Amino acid sequence: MEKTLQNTLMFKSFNNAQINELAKISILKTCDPNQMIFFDNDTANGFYLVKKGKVKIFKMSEDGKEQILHIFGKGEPFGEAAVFSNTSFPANAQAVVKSEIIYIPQKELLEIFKKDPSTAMNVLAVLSLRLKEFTKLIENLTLKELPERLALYILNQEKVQGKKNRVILEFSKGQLSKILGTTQETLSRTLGKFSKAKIINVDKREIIILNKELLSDISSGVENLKNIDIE
Amino acid sequence: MEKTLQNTLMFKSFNNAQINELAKISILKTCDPNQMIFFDNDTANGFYLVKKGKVKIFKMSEDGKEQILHIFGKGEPFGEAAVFSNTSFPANAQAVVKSEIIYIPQKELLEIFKKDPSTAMNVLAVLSLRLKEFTKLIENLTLKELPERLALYILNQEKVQGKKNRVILEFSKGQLSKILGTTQETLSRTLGKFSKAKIINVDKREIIILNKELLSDISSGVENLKNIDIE
DNA sequence: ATTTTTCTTTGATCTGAATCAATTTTTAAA
DNA sequence: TTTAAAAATTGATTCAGATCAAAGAAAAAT
Repeated sequence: MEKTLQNTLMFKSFNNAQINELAKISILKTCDPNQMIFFDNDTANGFYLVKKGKVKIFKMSEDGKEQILHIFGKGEPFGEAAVFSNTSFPANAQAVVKSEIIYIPQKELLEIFKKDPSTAMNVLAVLSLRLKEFTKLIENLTLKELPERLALYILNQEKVQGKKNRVILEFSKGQLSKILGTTQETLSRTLGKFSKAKIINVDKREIIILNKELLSDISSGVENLKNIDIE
Repeated sequence: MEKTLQNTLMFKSFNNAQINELAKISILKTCDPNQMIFFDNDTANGFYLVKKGKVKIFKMSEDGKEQILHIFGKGEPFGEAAVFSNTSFPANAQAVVKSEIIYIPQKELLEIFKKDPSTAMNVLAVLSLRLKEFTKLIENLTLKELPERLALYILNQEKVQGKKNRVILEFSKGQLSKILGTTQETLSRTLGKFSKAKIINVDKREIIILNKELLSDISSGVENLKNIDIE
């Protein structure tokens, strides 16, 4: 657990003594796939860190439609904003796969901050980055069409995964559709169009980029799927 | 200026000496209506506080479509996230009306925080709340339809403005449409439908709520505009 | 292996909202 | 005032993407 704590952006500046103290108040939890961690509007008495696995943060509408805000992996904190504004969780959290998470109770955490307030600056950085990501998400969802968002996603994943022209989808297409703010069917069709236009090749969860030029143009809105010959 | 600084959520815990010190490094700027304050992606060397007037934060697409993320008024800080994550501004900022803003340079601010790190906690609260608002915005834009969003907006404004069943729109309908994530035309039509259904009465910028029950049901998705007799 | 369950694709249709275009109304300026 | 400019409305049409429905493919369980 100490190692996980040390490797977070939030606590990276902690020395061994601090990490140990933090570890003492932290609680390790194991989550089955699809297990809910907290619900939208739950009172927040602490926050979490992903030690292993994947946790999705999402909003849900009355009629069951779901928008994923973020999927967090190893080392990433979630639910932290609620702790510092002393409010309830602003969304749902659910384990995507079997996961281990570290729970850090609010009360003890605030005492640590009181003792060593400079660490609050680390958290500021985390929250700022999160805010920036949300800004991007809003931009994507409201100002870009699906082919653009999908192209962006694929190109970004290629960069993150580091294999040239090759992306392995980290989630099911159903999950991905909810990240991209669309439905399974529409995502399937759009992937189909990309394939027909020989921009990518999709085989199960593997995507091979065949025409990065064009994919890139679509991602920036320069090129439009409907201008491209598909037959 | 000292008074404005003192009345912010960010610096409310500062004592007189601290406020004076802050005031010394702050720079007052006057903005004409529509004057740009910063652009998306500009390097951030400081952040701002609204002393007077209104400032909108927005994203813009290639083809000129605009999504407003927030409109800030008196006492509210903006552009602060970029300072703490040491990145560029994540969106554009523009004065809506003639405004006065206070600019606080990053370097000096960070020194203040170094001297008195507990004040960083205030900023944490501000960022957390902002994050929560964005979560709400994403939810509204992706999981709710326009009539729902509009009803929510009207009811929320009624609460904020404190006049029973009466709302004065604080922005032009063009601006409002961009807050609600739609177009002028569609907003006009939806307001028209609300009026025809005798839910509200619109006269220029004044809205009178005639049927709060129904407006409330629409805002929660319980009731749907198309189920309502309009003739 | 074979069954069951879950995920994905494909087709047909529908719909909320955007776009294009033209007025009309309101506000500001001369 | 009258005129000019900006904001808002209204109509006609288009369109991206959702929904409904069914079949097909993978993955998991027995």
